[in-house]
Amino acid sequence: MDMDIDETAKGEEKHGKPIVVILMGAPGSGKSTFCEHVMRSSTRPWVRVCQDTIKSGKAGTKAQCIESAVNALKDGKCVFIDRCNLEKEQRNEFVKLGGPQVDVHAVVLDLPAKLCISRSVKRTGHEGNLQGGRAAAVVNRMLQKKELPKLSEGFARITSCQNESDVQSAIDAYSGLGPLDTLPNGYFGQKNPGAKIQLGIMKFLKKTDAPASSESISKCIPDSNASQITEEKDTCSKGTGSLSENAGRELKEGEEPVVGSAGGDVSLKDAPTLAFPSISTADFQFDLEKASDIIVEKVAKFVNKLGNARLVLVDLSHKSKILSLVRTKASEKNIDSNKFFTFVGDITRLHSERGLHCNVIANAANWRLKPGGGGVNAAIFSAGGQALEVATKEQAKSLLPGNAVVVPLPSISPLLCREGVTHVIHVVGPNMNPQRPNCLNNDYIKGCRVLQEAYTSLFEGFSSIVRSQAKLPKGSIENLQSKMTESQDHPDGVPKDHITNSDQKNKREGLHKSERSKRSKRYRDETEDASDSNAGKVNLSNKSDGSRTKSWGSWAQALYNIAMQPEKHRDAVLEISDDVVVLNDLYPKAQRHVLVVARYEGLDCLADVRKEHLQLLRTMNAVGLKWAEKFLHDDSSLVFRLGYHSEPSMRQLHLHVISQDFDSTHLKNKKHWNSFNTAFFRDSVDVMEEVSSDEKAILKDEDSMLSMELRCHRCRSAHPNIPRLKSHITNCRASFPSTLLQKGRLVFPPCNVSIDA
DNA sequence: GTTCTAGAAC
DNA sequence: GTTCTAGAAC
Repeated sequence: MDMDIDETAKGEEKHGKPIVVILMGAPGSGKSTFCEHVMRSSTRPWVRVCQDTIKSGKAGTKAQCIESAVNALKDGKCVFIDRCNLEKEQRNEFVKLGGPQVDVHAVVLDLPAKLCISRSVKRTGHEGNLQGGRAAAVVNRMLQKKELPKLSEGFARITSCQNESDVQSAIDAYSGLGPLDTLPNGYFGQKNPGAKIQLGIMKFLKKTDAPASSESISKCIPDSNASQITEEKDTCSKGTGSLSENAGRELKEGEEPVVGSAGGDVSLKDAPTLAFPSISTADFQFDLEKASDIIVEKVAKFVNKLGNARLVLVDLSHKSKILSLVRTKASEKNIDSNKFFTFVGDITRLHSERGLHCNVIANAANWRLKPGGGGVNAAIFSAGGQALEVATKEQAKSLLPGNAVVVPLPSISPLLCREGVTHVIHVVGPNMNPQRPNCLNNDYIKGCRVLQEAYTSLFEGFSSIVRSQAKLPKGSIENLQSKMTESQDHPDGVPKDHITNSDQKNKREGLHKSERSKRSKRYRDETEDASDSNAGKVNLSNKSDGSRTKSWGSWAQALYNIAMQPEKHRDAVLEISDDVVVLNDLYPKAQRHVLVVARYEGLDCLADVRKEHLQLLRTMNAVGLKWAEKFLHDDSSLVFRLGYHSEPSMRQLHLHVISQDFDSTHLKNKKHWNSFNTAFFRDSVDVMEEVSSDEKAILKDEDSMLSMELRCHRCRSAHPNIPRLKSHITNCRASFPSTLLQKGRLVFPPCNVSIDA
């Protein structure tokens, strides 16, 4: 929405249906901040009714709040009810404000208790005068009584927020509400956060999706019993400073500390998150319009390649021009606000002060990679301590504009122990400030190119961290695993976003330095560049064999998405278990063609498979066989083969179970045929044997496969083109080659085995 | 992975 | 003129 319509909207008498938004949340959950954010950018007139200040700045009564709300509604204004409202009884009179002309919404700020307490404890000059240590006990007591709202109480819409990203989405939703717009009714967000969700599945789900956000509009969760509402959850990471300890001490004896139960559930831990400042727009005086275009363009390009990871543009001030420009452009481009959002705060204290956990932060560095200059660079070097300077020097001594370098933080760095930041990525952007080195003298053609390169380098660096960390828990690096078991934070080996760095890992992981500026005239496609520049560098940190890390286009994510959230794709899925999902191939290349997809995060393809996946391979094979047998039972003329593509086009390890008739209109070209009928197709039985004895599977590359002639899979006769081949195979009844008849590579119907073989 | 299409092959 | 492939775009 343009800001320009602000005045007209306010001046107009005609409005859509007014709404009353009842905020719910403990002190420190951010209710007032929520209102401020919305009221600042909304094109609707809002009134905030706050019981703490309603009596000319002092606390008033509930009746005064009601009266004030009624008056505002009469004026056609929308109303925020800004009080805790945690119990049903406390809010029911406000719900009654609703009617045919007025909708009542609930926004639940159900943030970690620990976070609310730490904010309340620190707060000075809070309107309700709830500050200092007393806050901890109050918050705890309140949270124990909380009753999450239900639609049946009379709410037209409920938005439940479990983390900062949910909150930001809700702010965006209400801010973007034009005078005549309405938000869809229903329950949005997670109903029973932290409740007993099947952990076996949850730990492999995309973590950002665990607490459903306002984006999942179709998901209207019905009311459920209230017995679970006192179950506490905490998405905060453990051991993050002394505030929670202080809070704990405030509790009276015998009082159950709510926060005490927290921390066990790592499945809801924050997704990998990169916080980055706007590059070059501060001291380097780069044009804000152009910079915001580039940020949004690059974010759009990368955000979907990063799995569940998030990108967050951070600035110190609410008034930041660059944040509002980027916000507007990002929403125009429909960028998923769960994966990318803007955030106001000190980038060096996002976790401790704002409750946003970012495992990676970017620094708008200078070419010397040294502290100084003021701004973000000075702040980050100062917060990172001597350790950051030393670690930086180890990775690079200087950096040209357009480049980035990943620096793993030693565990002694305050940024790691206090904020949970595992890596700093230094980025050098183009400079338009004549007072600084390498000034481009307003050459924005070059400037824009360099800034694009800078963001590409930054996001590639982050992406490499995400990839290497995603693979760690299931990964094969024994010395890392032993390091990890020392870390009491992570007893179960579930994917985490901050892992205690071992020095060894630091060295392997640290090098991500895009050298694009040396060779680029016009920058090439980032995906290619990513794999090129990473080969032999970061991505190999987990791969002893030096294999390249593949990058996946957006169209290649479908299987991954289904594997991670099969319940969202019910119609596509034939079977779901903790380990695999079975589905029909969308474009079957034979009469029967199903895929058995692994549900392990970070297991993209056969190249990622190691010995520790052997059990999974066996499970996949067994499930595949089961389906083949089922199909054979229905049609005994079929023969099946089970195997993997050496270099699949679709991300997420999947086993093809395919009947050998290849009778399908979807089989159209050489690649289709050869991918199932050359050594490129790796039989499941062989893969299991290779992984068991040689640690990994043998792979054949795609290029050599494509150039191969077209041969019948039965009689091995060659054919000039696909149509001719297809007409041949419909009639060929020759016996299969002997290699395929061995070791159970082909699966025949039980009674026919002796005849065909 | 598919779709689209220019132009090569027939 | 039609069939088919292969590369680009998605």
